This record gives sequence, C-alpha cells and structure tokens, in this order.
Amino acid sequence: MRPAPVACVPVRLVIARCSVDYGGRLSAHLPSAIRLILIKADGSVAVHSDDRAYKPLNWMSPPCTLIADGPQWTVRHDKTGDALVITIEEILHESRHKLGVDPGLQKDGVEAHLQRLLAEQIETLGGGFRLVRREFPTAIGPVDILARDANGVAVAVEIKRRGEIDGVEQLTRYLGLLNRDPLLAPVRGVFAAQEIKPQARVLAVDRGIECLTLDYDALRGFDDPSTRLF
Amino acid sequence: MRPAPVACVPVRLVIARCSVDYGGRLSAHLPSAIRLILIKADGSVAVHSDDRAYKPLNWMSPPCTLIADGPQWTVRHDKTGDALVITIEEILHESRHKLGVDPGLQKDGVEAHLQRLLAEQIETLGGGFRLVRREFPTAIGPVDILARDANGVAVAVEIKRRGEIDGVEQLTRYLGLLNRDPLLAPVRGVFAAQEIKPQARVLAVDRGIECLTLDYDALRGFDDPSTRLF
DNA sequence: GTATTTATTTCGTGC
DNA sequence: GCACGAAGTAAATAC
Repeated sequence: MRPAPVACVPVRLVIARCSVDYGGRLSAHLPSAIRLILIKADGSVAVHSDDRAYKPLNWMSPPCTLIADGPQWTVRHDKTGDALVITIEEILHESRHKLGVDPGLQKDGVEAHLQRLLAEQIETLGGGFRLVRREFPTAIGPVDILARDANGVAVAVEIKRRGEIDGVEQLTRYLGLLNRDPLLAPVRGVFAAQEIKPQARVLAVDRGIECLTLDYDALRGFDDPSTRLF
Repeated sequence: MRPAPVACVPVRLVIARCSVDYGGRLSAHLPSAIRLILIKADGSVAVHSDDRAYKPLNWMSPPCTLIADGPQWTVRHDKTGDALVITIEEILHESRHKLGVDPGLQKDGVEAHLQRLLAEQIETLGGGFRLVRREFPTAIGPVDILARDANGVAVAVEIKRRGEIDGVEQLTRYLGLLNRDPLLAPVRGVFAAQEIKPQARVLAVDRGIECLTLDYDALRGFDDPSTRLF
C-alpha cells in the first residue's frame, strides 16, 4: 500500500533557470537551463525539460525532504541519503495547486475488459449460451457473469487475467451460495482466465469447475469496434 | 537520436478537473478528479496526480498529435493509433512557458564507466596485468574486458554494477567460446561488480570463475575529484 | 516478508 | 532502422 498523499499540501509548479547535481547510485549533472520543477504532495521532486516524454531529466522519489537554503534547494532521500541539489538562478513562474486525492487508474486490459468481452461473446462458453447478467449480485459479492447454457442450466463464471487458486476458492464460495437458490440450482461453474496455473486447474477440476482459457486477442477481434471508444 | 524539441513551442501546464480514457495495448480509465496535465514541446502529454513520484497516471509518448474538440482532448499516437482521451470539466489553471533546448544530462557511474575505470586501472585485477582490449568481440557478443595476467594468460572480465547469476552465465558462455580459440586458451574468468550476490558468487566459484568486488570510489579516486560535487 | 517477473517499460548502443 | 541490454529501473506478483 502506497502512503496516502497529504491532500492539504498542494502540488507546486516552478519554472526556473537552474542547474542540477545528483549524487546517489550514480553521479549526474545538469548544466544551467530553463526547466520545469514539479514538486508533488508526496514529496517527490522532478526536473523536466520539454522533451523526453514523461521522464524527468532528474528526480528524487519519496520519501525525501526538500530543504531550500536561499537559491540552493537540496532534496535528500530520507533513507538512502541520495541527494538532488537544484541551484536556482531565476524563477520565471511559480504556482501551487490543490489536487486532492486521486481515485487512481482503472486498468482494464485486465479483468473488467475480459468480462465485458466475454459477456458480449457469451457463446465463447458454448453454443446456445445466453447471458443473464454481468456482476450478478450475491450476499458475498457479485459474480462476474451469470449465464444459462443451451439446456437452460445456470452457469456462474469467474474471470481472472491469471487464474490462480484463490480465484477458484472465490468461485467455489459463489457456487455454494448460488446453489442454495432453487431458482438457480444446479449451477455450473466456469473458471475463465487468460492463463490458468496448473494448481488452480487441478483444484477447479477436482471441484467440478470447468476451466476456460481466454484468448484476449481473439475476443477483441470479434468485438464490434463501432461500440467502443477506441 | 531523439528528435530535437521544437523550441518555439512552449511547455504547457494545465490544472483541470478531468477524466481520462486510454486505449492502446490495454484499456484504462481515470475517473474525474483534479489533475496536472503536462504538454511538452515534444508533443507528449502526461496526466499527473500529486503522488506516485515522477510517473504520470497516464500519458502519450511522441510522436503523437493533440486535437482539442471543445472539452474533449484527444491525443493520438501517430504510428500505433493508441489514443488518450481527456475530458475536461473545468480548467483551474493554465500557463505556457518557453524552456528552450536542454543541454541534457551528464551521467556518470554506470557499467560503461566502471568498465572504463577498470580498463584504465587494469592492475586492479593483479600485478603485471595488461589490457588487451575493451569490448573484445566474440560470436555471441563482446566480452567487457580481455586482458593478460603477469604470466601472459588470457583473462576475460565481465563487469556489472550488481553481480547476479545471469552475469555469471553470460561470462560462462564467453569463456566456453574463448577457450576454443587456441591463441587464447586457457582463459581465466573474472566476474567484477560493485556488489556480488551470494548465489552468483557460489555459482562463479563453482565454475572456477574469480570474483572481484569493485570499489567505485577507490577506482574513481584516481580521477580528479575537484571537478565533482559528490 | 523477500525474490522473481513484468512494463503502454524507457533509453541507450552496436550493428 | 532494428536487435539487444541496462535502468538511480519501478511496480506487480510468486513464494
């Protein structure tokens, strides 16, 4: 778990003519030039030129402490002692902005996207399959996909990018619960993942759960591109 | 060679409430929040929260093109077609700044530097050692240093900052090849690194490879320290 | 917790 | 231009 950013400390943007020295695992020097200095609420300091994409010319990662002694700003790593020394010659712009806590990135090449693709192409599970719903609610959390097979039998699908034992355990818990519902029981279980670990497969088969290896590219190929943002 | 930044295009700093979608090798989504959008002269766009150090939440690397259609900013990669869609809800700050061309980072202390220092001070390996050449070519790649010891026996040196097992494997392959050459065989092997992992050391010794821990500061001591900050 | 593998890796170097 | 290795790799995952 990454430490929560201190929301009351604003991000600080400084445009300045400066030179920079770094001493740590390596030594490095930046001659004088106008650069962007980005000081984040997490304490990190990054010195950017207007090229090399998102990567700074030099930086210090948290946990670190910035001490400004006149025009000499020293950023020292709290643990390793690595130091970044920024010598400010002229400040051309400075502003501070409160960003607040970020909800963070939702990566989707992962489970959620696989879930959507599989729901759209439910017959990947077998001919005659029909989707009941995604995120089918249960008392212990939502099942990724609930479907009915060609015979009308309920099928609970747990989707993972990489199928491991805990995913099988999770699906087992859902199946135990769903099978208590007379409107659903008996419920088949399908464990679907891009890659299923041998141990997980053994456990699944032992519990009567079927395994399905998902071909992400193939699923994406059948996708209707007109319905997507990209 | 990276394309020269277009100096007349200023870096652009935007603080905005926005949501972001990315579609490329993976799909990703950022829910609405206040973030820093950094648009550099090289065309790159980076969306930062005020944590996770220098790494943006999401970004697009050059060469790419930003097209602003009202509040929807689409950054499309010119070659792969990957797209970053930033939906702007509110702009809280915007400024542009001309940085000019950056003289760039002068690095010091990586493998290449260790190699140079050791080649210059080849007697670190033992009295009477002579350098044959750096980057001595073989069919499977160049050996970092080839030398002769005081008895004229060939010595192949593999240099790493951190000595791990794969470095020993690499040197082993070189030695196997070099020892087939009657002009060189028998060839001694030396595995030199600032830090050698115990497993790597055991493997090296087992294969008759000598280990040498490099003292970077001592090697550098022969260098003129007055020109350095650290 | 440590060790190993991945990455929208990025970045440099040699061919 | 492409293949390969290194990175102040960092971050996620296996054990």
